[in-house]
Amino acid sequence: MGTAERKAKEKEELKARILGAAKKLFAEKGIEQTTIRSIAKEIEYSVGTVYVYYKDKTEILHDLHQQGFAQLGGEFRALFHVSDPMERLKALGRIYMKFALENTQMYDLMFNMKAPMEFIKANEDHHWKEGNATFDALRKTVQECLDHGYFKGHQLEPLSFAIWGSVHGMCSLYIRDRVKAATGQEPDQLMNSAYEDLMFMFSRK
Amino acid sequence: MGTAERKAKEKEELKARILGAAKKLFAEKGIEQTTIRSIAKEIEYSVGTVYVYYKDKTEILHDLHQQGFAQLGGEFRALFHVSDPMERLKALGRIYMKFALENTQMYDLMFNMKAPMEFIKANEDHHWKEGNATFDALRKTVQECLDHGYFKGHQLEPLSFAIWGSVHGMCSLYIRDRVKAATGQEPDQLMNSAYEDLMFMFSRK
DNA sequence: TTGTTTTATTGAACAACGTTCATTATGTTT
DNA sequence: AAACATAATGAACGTTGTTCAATAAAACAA
Repeated sequence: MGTAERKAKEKEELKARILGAAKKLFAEKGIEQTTIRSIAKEIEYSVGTVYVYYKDKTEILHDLHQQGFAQLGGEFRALFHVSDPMERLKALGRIYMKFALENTQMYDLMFNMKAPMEFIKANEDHHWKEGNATFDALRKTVQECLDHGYFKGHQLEPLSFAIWGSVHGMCSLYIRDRVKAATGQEPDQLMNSAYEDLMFMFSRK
Repeated sequence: MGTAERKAKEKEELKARILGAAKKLFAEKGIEQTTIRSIAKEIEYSVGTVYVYYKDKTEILHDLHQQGFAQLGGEFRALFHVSDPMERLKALGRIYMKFALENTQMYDLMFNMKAPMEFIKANEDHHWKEGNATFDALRKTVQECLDHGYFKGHQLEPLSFAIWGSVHGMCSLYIRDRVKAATGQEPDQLMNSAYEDLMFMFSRK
């Protein structure tokens, strides 16, 4: 029957509106200021309604973190037309860093905050498919680099993780306000120079 | 007069007890469970008393983060008897990582959480002396490495930051539960292998 | 010792948070 | 039109960090 379908669609729509409001507030004010009440106010519904569509806040944050991975994943996929693996690796890192610096709150949610992982632990089968897919893109590229004679003597898995960790670390220190505070340098400039330094070392045959 | 001195000492003592209780709860239960009320309960004082000695929670967390840096700084200083700079660099990284994995909550506070930096911004002159001192130990060692012909063509400042970021990134991903979730590997083992991989690349002349 | 003043401690009360759930409103079906 | 099902509500609960008038304790002065 048609009513059931329409209702299902309406429910989907409202859920999407909730998520949209959360995303907006999240990007604008950060997670601290993104309360359930503020989300409800944004879409002009009551607090209770939010809880009809989302069982708790971690589920909202998990959905949000998925959107972030959808975006980053898309940008990653677009880079697979770069055939030279080392060039692609550098490009992947650049895009990753750009994403982090331009979407600090979202990056923080994806790679630093505990909420999404807690949701996965509690509701899904401990399997972080978004993280896996993204890491796969890196791993695949690193494997091709190995095949082309780069990273001689290194093993795929730890090497890939080390590369991920390296870029993530700089982004993380940036987002969590440690860069300027510790180095005294202009952060954005330092980030770029440091990234070049890293990639230079990585790309030595 | 003697009473004033004694009183000052007693105040110091109680403040230290508050911090000690905070440290204990913090290490045991994590920051989420370390509430002002739980600290007050631990030392058998009322909530109000805590606020006589600490103006707010960020100040407690800042003092705690200082203790962490005192410990890490001490371990760093002990490594300066290693004369070979590259050996020392490797040792510094190892100790840093060991500290992170063995004191996850404290490391998180020192390098990830916002509270200590917010306190510094609001109360001190924007100068993160703990971070500066620690970064200096790294920078000094990196400079000696440069003097010994390592890292040819790199600049001290961005290079040092890149190295810090690399190790921090792996620790951070570990602490924030992304390692196993994304790689599917046994985390501790992966951390060690990845660290070796990094240091191998760093130490190439 | 007694009265006065200063200092230390208290815990009820506040605002804001995530969350719940009986109640109300709306829409659908018979 | 009545009966039923679904959706939306917002007051209320338990916790959080934080404040502050009231109380207790200690120090000082006579």
